[in-house]
Amino acid sequence: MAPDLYTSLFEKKEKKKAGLPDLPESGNGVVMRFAPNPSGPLHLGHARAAFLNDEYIRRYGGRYILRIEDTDPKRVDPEAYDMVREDIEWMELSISSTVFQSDRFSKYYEVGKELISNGHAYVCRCDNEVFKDLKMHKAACPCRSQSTEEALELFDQMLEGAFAEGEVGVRLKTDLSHPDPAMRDYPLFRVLTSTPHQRVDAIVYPLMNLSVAVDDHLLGMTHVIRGKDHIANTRRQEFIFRYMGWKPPVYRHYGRMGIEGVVLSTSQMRAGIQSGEYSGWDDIRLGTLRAMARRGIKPGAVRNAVVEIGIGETDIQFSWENLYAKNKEIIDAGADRFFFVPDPVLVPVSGSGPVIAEAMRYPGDESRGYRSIPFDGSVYLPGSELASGAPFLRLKDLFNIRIFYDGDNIRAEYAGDDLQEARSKKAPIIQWLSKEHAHPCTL
RNA sequence: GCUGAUAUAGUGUAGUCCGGCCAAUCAUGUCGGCCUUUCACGCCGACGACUGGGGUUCGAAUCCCCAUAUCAGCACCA
Repeated sequence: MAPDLYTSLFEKKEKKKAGLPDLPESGNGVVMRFAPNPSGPLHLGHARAAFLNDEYIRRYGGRYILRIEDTDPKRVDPEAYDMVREDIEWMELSISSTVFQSDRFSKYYEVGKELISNGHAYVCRCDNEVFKDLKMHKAACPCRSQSTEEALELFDQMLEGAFAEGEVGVRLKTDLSHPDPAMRDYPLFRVLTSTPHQRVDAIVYPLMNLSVAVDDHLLGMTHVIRGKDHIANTRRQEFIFRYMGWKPPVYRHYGRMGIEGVVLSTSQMRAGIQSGEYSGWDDIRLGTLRAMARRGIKPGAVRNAVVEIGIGETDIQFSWENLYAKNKEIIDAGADRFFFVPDPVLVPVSGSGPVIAEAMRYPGDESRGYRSIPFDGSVYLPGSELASGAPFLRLKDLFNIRIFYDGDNIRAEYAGDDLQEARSKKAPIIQWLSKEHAHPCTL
């Protein structure tokens, strides 16, 4: 008998560790990135990507690169550069360095030329509709058969401005018979002259699949976490990695996230602001981080929420309920208490001169101190309490009162200071406000 | 139309890869209780889910097929 065999039967499964799942190939630290497009302020969707990456960098160590993806001048809002920076500061991300794609066009051109030189890309002058039709039928366009010399010459002409906007593009030769039409000979570069770029003087612009693949390689990304709307792009970018002989990063794609009742689309938000429907980017009906900050949400609450949501591929509709619960964990201990009287009714109280009530700022913790509430002869009481016809009440931190109902006429009279009496009579202890000390508010 | 992905309580989430220890985890929520000169926090308890249908198997949340629903891509956007 071999006792070793016996013990192996009782090996138990690895118990899972709390929080996010481990990433493969993370042993020597990771390099990850947060790559927003500066088209507006950051919103909850951005925060998910930003915090997930941040959490993994904190877990494994490494570098966190902020990459501003401003390769489409039509989608760049000059003010967004600052807004994005502010939002990132608010999130307290552990960013190691920042790069702007608009500073890196020469690198994109270099890789573009190399792809062309190796016969992996060509300059296409077909009409869009014509190309689309050919693509859907798995057919090559005439440009695809051009020689590399010809293609390089055409690319140089593009860079020199020989072509008008919309007239040409550079396409990657992928696989025209690929079952997924989205993979077939997708574009790498375009000519764009109608909208000047804020930060770079260019005629030829890289498209995201080229610029992202180049930068993910050049900046040494080990892992990329992004939304599943990029799944197709990941597969497209893998063609570039393969053609260039680069090792691709480990990819993870999480599902789409919404939060009930708010708009997360930057373009929809912008339209709403322009039409006057929203007061600005921080309108609390929007899902921007600045709007959430106005709601009193702390960045740590958003972080904890998105980490708990994790990197699942399921589309979710998150609820404010859960986010507020996370927020309460953070702010409750630091929040002083005040009295609140819903549906207030002013009731005169006879039998007591002016006194000043002392209420603890944070019940249960005397070190937080007291606040003073002067009683001046009448108090606001909650309408629901009076509607119940309660005859005897304890005004918290003040005294007991007896209530007299005479139709709509309600008055009260002082009925002693004894808390024990109130308790023995099971009198409700209620929050109150004095007339001069109250501030109207809406919840 | 083509391609791909996802489907666990009101909400979010674990378990799915490697079927049995899952009469399904945790949080949030709702309700009740305790604590407390209110509210909250904290503590205790209750409620509440494997999308549907076939199949494989002694056994299916887990594997296979079909259906349904949702999402994404098929842009000279990111």
